[in-house]
Amino acid sequence: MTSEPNLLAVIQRQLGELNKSEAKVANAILNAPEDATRSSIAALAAAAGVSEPSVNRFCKRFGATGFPDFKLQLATSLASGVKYVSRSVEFSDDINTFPAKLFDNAINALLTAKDGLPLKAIAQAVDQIAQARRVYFFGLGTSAAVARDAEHKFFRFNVPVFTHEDPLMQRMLAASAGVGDVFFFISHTGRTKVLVEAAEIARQTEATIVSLTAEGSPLAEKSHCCINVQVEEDTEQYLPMTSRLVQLVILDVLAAGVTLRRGEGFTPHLARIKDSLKDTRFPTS
Amino acid sequence: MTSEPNLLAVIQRQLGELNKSEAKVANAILNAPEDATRSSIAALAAAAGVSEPSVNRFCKRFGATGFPDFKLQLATSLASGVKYVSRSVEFSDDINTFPAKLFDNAINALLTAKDGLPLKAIAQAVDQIAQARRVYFFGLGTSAAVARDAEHKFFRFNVPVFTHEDPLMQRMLAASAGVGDVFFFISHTGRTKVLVEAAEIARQTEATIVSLTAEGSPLAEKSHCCINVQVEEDTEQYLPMTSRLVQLVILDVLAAGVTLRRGEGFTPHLARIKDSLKDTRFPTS
DNA sequence: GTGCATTATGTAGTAAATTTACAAAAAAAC
DNA sequence: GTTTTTTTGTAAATTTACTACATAATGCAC
Repeated sequence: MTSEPNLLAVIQRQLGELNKSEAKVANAILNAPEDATRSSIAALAAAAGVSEPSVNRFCKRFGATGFPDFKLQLATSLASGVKYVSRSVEFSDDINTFPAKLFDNAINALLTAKDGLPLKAIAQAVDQIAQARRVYFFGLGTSAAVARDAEHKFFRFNVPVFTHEDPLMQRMLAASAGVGDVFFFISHTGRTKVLVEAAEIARQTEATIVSLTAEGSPLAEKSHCCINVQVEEDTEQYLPMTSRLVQLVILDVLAAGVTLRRGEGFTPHLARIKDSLKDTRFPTS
Repeated sequence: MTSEPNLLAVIQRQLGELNKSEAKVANAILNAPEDATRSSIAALAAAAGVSEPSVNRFCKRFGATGFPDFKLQLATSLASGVKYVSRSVEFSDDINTFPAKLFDNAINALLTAKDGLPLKAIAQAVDQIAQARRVYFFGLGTSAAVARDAEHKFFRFNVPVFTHEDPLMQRMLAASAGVGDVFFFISHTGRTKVLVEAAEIARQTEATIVSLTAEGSPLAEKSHCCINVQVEEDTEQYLPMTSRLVQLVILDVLAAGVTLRRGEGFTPHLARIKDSLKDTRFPTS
């Protein structure tokens, strides 16, 4: 019983794969979702211009047991307050609107990414990292911060992790790579020249190239394993926001994957790392 | 259409003023509110040990037009309140389950945070940053990566931004602060000694202390303006994940706030920064 | 306490809504 | 152009919710 947090987004996304009358129902619901939660099946069927059983079939297609159950899920989804279209911030926005918009966008990006997770690539990447002799996380700009975050996460697994923001260091380290080394490149566009060049250099060694980037990009093509993320970044926004969040969560996923790989016996090790911080904090009152 | 934010609380409150069978219905609903939203009127009547019209009268008493409408309101109320339970990763999880769990947790954290956004503090922080002569972002551990990310965001506003991960640098910079300097401290716990000490030092100057941390923590107490985030981090997880995401989105919110402050005339400046990266990328095919 | 009035609750019937089974129509494949 | 498959609608069956009314319970006066 996975109650979808954003049913409208799911409907929107599947719109293309629906047949004619189901699409009519979908549009009727997307146009007036609030109304749909209060309508009877007859009313909705009339609004969509289809028969009642068509509406019923539509509901079942989206995982509901029937029309009432669907209405319930829809109402729940609407109540959670996430709007399904990404909402750009306008200059007319004030403190009451724009923070919520940004949160909605972030939530939406995660929802979308969750639906299209490249599980195979993720499993591969976990394998590579778990066995690696050394792992280098390379990114530039915003992705450098993501790489830094990855370092903070992965050192916990006794894997020697390295991060460098300097492209020259990245090149040199790539050139000196060998078997067992994993180069993990992070880039939203996958087109940053110096990063792609570093990947190219690393590729000529025995090292493994893993990348977290856009599908079909130059960087993806240089990689043995590419975790491609689908996020349509609002390019008008000037600040990349959502892609970075998705990248971070995917790195969390990879870290969790490695933990699971290490097995239950590994938890004391993680606990010891955590405990090491105890004396750096003021005790909780 | 006053959709009560917390219908269950209203029912609870009026429990004393209800007559016998209505009270039975109330208890049945309070005991299993989720079930109630999925039950038919007959099922709920049976569960409460009363007749169907009693349930119907109960619904009308609480402002609904009938049973279906009541169920809708209840579902809405439940959805906006408790949200979803966070799901911890187990060692028995495989690639098909744990990535989705982590995404769900992340989404949840953002949903929860969105509901409890401290808008006043955010507005204050935007004011401070927008007018600042210099802004220092200080964090340690995972929060250092967040601070680094903040630097990448805020330099775009012509505000001199600085980040330092070295606690000694943080202390010294704090000591040398003056009017117009903003110290922005990032810490999930708000109890990291060296960071709190740096805040204390900065507090003795004319600088403004802003913090993104837990309410009531030692760090929060040293701050002129504290943006407190409510995230219950799964402490068994050993890796802090969700709090960091929320911090990042809040920094996005602050950045957006500063952009809005700068006004429409500022967009060319942002566009110029973006364009400066054009030649570093391979063109889109 | 008894009878009357008022309120509370349940019964039964009715209307409405939803679902199922099946048939007609449309689309796709051969 | 026919057959097969898929899609859609019709009509009947079933479930669900509501209304009107009857009965039971409660409160109050005497």
